[in-house]
Amino acid sequence: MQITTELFTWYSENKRELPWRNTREPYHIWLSEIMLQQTRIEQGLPYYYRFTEKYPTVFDLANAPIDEVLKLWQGLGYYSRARNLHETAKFVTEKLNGVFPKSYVELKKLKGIGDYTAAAIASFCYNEPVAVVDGNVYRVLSRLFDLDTPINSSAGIKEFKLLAQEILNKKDPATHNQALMEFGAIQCKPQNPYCLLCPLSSKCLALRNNTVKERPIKLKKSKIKHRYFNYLVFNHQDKKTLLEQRTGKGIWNGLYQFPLVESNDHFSEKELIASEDFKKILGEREFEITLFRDEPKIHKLSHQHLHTRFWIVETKLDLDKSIFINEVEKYPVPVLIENFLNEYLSEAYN
DNA sequence: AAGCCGGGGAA
DNA sequence: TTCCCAGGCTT
Repeated sequence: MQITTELFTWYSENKRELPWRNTREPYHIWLSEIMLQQTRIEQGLPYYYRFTEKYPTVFDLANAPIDEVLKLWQGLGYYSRARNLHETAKFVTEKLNGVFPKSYVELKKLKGIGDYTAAAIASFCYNEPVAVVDGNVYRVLSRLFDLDTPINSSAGIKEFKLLAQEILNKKDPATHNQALMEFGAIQCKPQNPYCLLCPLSSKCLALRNNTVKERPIKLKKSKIKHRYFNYLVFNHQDKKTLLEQRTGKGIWNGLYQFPLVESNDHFSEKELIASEDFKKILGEREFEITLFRDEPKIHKLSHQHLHTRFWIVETKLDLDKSIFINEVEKYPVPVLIENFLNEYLSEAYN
C-alpha cells in the first residue's frame, strides 16, 4: 500500500512546530527522543527547553553531576531514563570524542536507546531508511490494515515492525517517520479519530470493516499493587531534617526521600513506633510524633498505588547527616515528596 | 514472554 | 475510573 502522497500532504498542512524539528544535530534529537519515551509532547516540552538551555552540548550534560541531572528531570518520571541519559552522554564524550554513532545498529548499542529511538535518530539525523514503531505507528497500521495481532505480544512487535519497514518511504524516511507519528497523534488518535475527513479513509480497512474502535488490540497489563508508606519527617532544633537516597531496582531509584517505614497495611501510631525500622532510625532518642494529615495521601503510579502518611517527628537531639528542611528542595525527589513539602512548609512556617 | 519503571491529561 | 503517551531494561 502506497500512502506517501496523502501522508506527506497531510503532514505539511498539519504538523506542529516543535524545536527538535528544526535541527539534525544528534544531541538534540537524542535528548528529545529520550524525553518523549512514554511521554506526551506537552509534558516533555518544558523539560526539553530547560535541558538544552542548561546543557547546550553533550559535553555540558556529561560534565554535570548526576544529582543535578535528576533534579532537572524531576517530575518527568521513569527516572532510569535520566540516569541512562547521563551515562550515555559520558560515554559519547569520553569514548567517542563527543560524536554520536551514525547508524541504527551502532546507536542501539547505547544505554537507553532501544529499537524505536535508534530508528528515530538514524532516520531523522542521517536519513537511514529504518522505520520507527511507536504507539502512534501501532495504532495507525493496525487500523489501516485492520490487524488484530496484539501490539504488545512478541508476534505483534515483529509483525508491525516488518510492516512499518515495508511501507516506509525509502527516499525520505525522516519525513515519513515523523509524518506517520504526527498523523497518529493528531488525526488517527486513540479516541474519536477524525475518520470523516481522513485523507487515508478510502484505504483504511478498519474503517471499511467498522473495527476502528477496536484497533489496536492490546493485551491487558498486570493489576495494580498497593503499598503503604510511612514517611518520617524529622523536625528538630534549627528546623533540620533527614533525607535518605533510594537505591536498588524499585521505583524512584536514585531519588531522595524522608526516612521510610513501609508496612503491609495501614500503621497506627503505636504500630509504627513499635516497628523495627522506626526503632532503628530513632534509637534511644526522645521524640514527639504527630500525623500530618488525617487521611492517607494516595499517590497513583501506573502500576502501583502508594498509600502514604507523613509523620512529623520532633526531637531535641541532633541527628547525623541532617540538613535544613528548606534545603530539601535542592535534592531530586519524587513528585509525592515535592507536593508534601510544598504543603508542609506553607502551613508550618508561614 | 512477562514484569517493572512515573506522572499527567483526556474522555 | 480507564487508557495511553514519539519505550527500554531486567528477569
